[in-house]
Amino acid sequence: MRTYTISEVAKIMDVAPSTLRYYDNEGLLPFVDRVNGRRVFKDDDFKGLRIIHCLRNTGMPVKEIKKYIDLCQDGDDTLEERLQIILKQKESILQQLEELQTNLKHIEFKEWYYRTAIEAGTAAIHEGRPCEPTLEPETIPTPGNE
Amino acid sequence: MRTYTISEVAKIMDVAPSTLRYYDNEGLLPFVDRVNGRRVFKDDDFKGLRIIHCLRNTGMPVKEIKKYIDLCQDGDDTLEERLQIILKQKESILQQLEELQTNLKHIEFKEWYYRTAIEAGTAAIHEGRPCEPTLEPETIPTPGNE
DNA sequence: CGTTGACTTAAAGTTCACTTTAAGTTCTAT
DNA sequence: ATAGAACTTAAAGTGAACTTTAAGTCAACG
Repeated sequence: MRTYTISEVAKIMDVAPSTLRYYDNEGLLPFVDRVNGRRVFKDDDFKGLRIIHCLRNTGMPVKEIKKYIDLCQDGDDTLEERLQIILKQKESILQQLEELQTNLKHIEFKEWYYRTAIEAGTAAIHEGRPCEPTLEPETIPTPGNE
Repeated sequence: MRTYTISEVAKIMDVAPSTLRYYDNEGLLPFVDRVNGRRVFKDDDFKGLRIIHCLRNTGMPVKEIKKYIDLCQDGDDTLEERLQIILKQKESILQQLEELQTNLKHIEFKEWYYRTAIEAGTAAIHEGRPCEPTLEPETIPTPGNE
């Protein structure tokens, strides 16, 4: 079974080697072997690296990822607890998706706003609203009707 | 036309008053009036506040938002440039959505992984892959076939 | 066998986006 | 008129996630 140096792993995962060392310092990589002090990564380690990458990408703080990794090291007794963490993160991702969609709508409104303004030669055509095709999205409550 | 104090605006926008002062310091709120040194927000200002909120939520750094706001202050000559910024941000959001979907897939795989492991009483049933229902997602290139 | 490049650590430095503090001013209510 | 709440600024502080630095160790090549 082949092995990988830290810089090979860094290239494959598209992160800096210093990031991997930082993660290791923070206890995220307890599964990585050492030979003469050097980190030696094996194929199987990429499973851990990929879930770490996924959790970070979706906003989980390094310290919470550490808790999850610690549980992974503790064997079958922690399966339920690990599932709960995964389910919580899934909910977080679903909410992030919803918020992103809302913000996308707002940006698409702005796209329409500028396209029509450019066509008209002035943004003044948008004075005295409401106007087409959708009203300015309310990402956040509009004032005036508390 | 009614007006709002900084803390009223903060409550409506669900941010800290200090955040609004910080944004103002960074030049994001040139449209906000002052009376005796106090910031006085008007209904119209919420348009700006909402787009700032939207751009921040979707990852645009404060300094880039400032550039956009500056352009907004410069009138119709900058409509095209503002459209380009909006289009770039739209692309960024679409990419974020794609990445989130990929990560959601990975998390859902883990959910399945833990549910089946819990049912079996051990994660050992997942040794010697590949296995159902989907393989471990490749958020990032898998090693071994460079 | 020595030089070169890649690795190691611990500690300090950086960046970003706020938040807090301290000292002072103004508005609101009694 | 005065107390207290809410505002003001400039500057310092915070926390997260890295990144850089400095000093040193190890391994592969000619």
